[in-house]
Amino acid sequence: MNLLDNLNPEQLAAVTLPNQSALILAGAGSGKTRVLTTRIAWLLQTGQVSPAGIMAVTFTNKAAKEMLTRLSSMLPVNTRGMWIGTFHGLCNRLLRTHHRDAALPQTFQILDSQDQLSMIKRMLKALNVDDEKYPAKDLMYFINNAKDQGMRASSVEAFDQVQRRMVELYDLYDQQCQREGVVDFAELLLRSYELLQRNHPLRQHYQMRFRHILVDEFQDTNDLQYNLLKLLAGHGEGRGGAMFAVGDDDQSIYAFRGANVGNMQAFERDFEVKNLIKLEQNYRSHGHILDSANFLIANNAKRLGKNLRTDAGQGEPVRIYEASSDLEEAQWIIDESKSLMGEGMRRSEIAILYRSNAQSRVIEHALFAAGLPYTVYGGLRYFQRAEVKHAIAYLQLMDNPHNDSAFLRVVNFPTRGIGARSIEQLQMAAESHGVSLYAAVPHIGGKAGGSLANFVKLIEGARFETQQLPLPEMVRVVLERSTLLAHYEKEKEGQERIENLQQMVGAATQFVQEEGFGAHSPAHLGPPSQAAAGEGVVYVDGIELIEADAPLATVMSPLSAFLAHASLEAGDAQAQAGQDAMQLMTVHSAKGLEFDAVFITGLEEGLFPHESSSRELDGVDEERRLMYVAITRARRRLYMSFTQQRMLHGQTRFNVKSRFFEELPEESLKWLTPRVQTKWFGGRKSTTAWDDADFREGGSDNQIAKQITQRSSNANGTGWRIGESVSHARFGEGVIVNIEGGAGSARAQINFGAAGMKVLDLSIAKLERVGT
DNA sequence: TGCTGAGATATTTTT
DNA sequence: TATCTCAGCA
Repeated sequence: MNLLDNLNPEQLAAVTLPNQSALILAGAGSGKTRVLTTRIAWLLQTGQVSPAGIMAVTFTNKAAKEMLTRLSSMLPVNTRGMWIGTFHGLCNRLLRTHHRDAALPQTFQILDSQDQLSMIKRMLKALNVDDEKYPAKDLMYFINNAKDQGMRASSVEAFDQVQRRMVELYDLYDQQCQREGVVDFAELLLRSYELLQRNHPLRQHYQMRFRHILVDEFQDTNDLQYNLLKLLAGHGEGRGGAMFAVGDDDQSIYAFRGANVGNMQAFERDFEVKNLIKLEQNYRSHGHILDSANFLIANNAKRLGKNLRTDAGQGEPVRIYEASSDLEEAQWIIDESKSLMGEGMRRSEIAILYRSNAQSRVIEHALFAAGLPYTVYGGLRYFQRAEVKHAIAYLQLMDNPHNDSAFLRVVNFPTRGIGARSIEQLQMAAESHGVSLYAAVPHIGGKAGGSLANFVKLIEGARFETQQLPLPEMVRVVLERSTLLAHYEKEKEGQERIENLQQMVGAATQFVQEEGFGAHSPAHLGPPSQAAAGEGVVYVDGIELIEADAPLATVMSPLSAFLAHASLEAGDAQAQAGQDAMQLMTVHSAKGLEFDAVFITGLEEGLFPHESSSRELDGVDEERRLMYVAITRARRRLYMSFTQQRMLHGQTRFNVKSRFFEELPEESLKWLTPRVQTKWFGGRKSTTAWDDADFREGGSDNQIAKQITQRSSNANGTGWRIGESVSHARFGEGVIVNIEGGAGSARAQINFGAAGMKVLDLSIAKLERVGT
């Protein structure tokens, strides 16, 4: 079958573009990944480029893997020669290859965010920095932010005393990392950028090599990433390959971590992009769902402009439900889901989305009580589990003993009588000799020195013993010799931890196979000396280069590679053993996924859009894009819900419904609860769906009803009720949050959403009940 | 050395 | 409300 079969005209145009830079605006569900991979396959198949001339960058390992899988199903091609991976993965590879030029040890290790934070804490403590004034988290944010913008401490401008100090600390942090031979995530990119910028022949080499650079999710790139791409694409130097950027400005939801949508426009401008192709044909959702998405996102001002269309027909309308409380919202979700399942929908095809993780609890409780299996996305990943990190730390020390973070993590774990005082002594010795903790051990005498020396012996011994062993065997030995296994066997809750530790042997086996290391090659063995390797080595202007289609084994030992893998790919969160379960997740983590039915919950002012978004410039626009992402996850059924009251952080909050409802096309919506409703007040009357349920005696809803009653009935003789929707001539629609004072002189606190929170005198203010 | 209780603190997240 | 972190204690 031909590669180009079944592509629509726009997709076809994108796939077969000439060798020039191009921007592909790919809407949700428009076949973005397909275009990207088919483009690569087409370039290869038509002989326009060899595998080594391809570089494809993604943000997540999952996306990279997906690309590789699809590609190898299209073409019988050796994917090893291509550079396909995440920004961080590819930079790791670059830095290993050129570690000398990058001034790094070949066995440099990668700090994940946890490691980075603890390293900063340690440094602040050692320097006696006031942690009230300079919280470790703030400093970490400051450092990462600077790095993401390509700035070293020396080029950061400081405008006050605090910032000046932060800059100093940034510099000290970098020095410490250098001493230990570790790099953080942002450093991987910054180092690579600086290396290429500084080293002309090297840069030229890669510019000539990568004829085609393809970038996925371009709207999520930060400034440093964009500059790195510019460098590789030879922008402004008259050479280099073509950049093929795929992105969707409407799905830019990561500004908070430095992503800059502006890079899309910048790319158009900088590269004088003549090929802008919009993929607007959606293959995922029914019409009413797409109409809702299009209507909503049209409220954003700064857009490149795009409108999704579908051939699938209008389908079902979007169903909207107003619940009386978060508890009742959860109950409604369960009822609806059950009826969907009754129609034959699989549980795993139903997703429940929320803006923030805190919202999942109530839903989980209800699902659990109803006996419905569910999976919550985003928990602790495999390589982030404490016991696994401990084992990794032992391996790290064997590969690079100067990694102080690893040293401190396990020097006394499992306990071996090395207390805080010994560590303090050691830290002082290390400081005064300007060496790592490991190297400072011989300077410590006495009993403390003895235990420390024993620890060093343990590491050295393990290294010696495993010298000739392949990686999985080495892991096995380390688990034993570190006494980690023995330690957890003694613990009562240790069984799961032991299983996780033992899984590491399997993880190592799999890794060695997948990365093409010889199954029996010793884990410690560094890359063959480059001259001896012969094959794969090229010289450019007298500089020795390893051709990057040489296997990974040429640039790092199995052990170093495995450790990098553990930091760069945290591993999946524990998967629910293949069970067909409903999917719970934040809207952010739903990006890139799709489901037959989607519930978007908690659509209330303050929650979604989130209250903190109004403080940021264009914050609400980003929330709207988030909503856009949420809507476009649904194939056939879309539900939205909001509640009158919700328990959050131990407090009951009364919220107005989200402004986003006003931005949806009325004809695509179906209000399950009356749009304009008469509400219960004063003790009796009720016409809405929920209060019938609330005050029903007995029945399965009784417990919930009771709680609702406790929370919402607030007889106070004013004729008004907390939680009631009202309307005011000037402030618009609002919800009563609180009522103070008696019948004659009562004042009500009312949340008018966008118009803010007001306190109004009930005898003066002209309030109208929303509805009749 | 590990436990306990006070206190803070609570968008979103991948690498 | 629930979870995490840190200081102080047996």
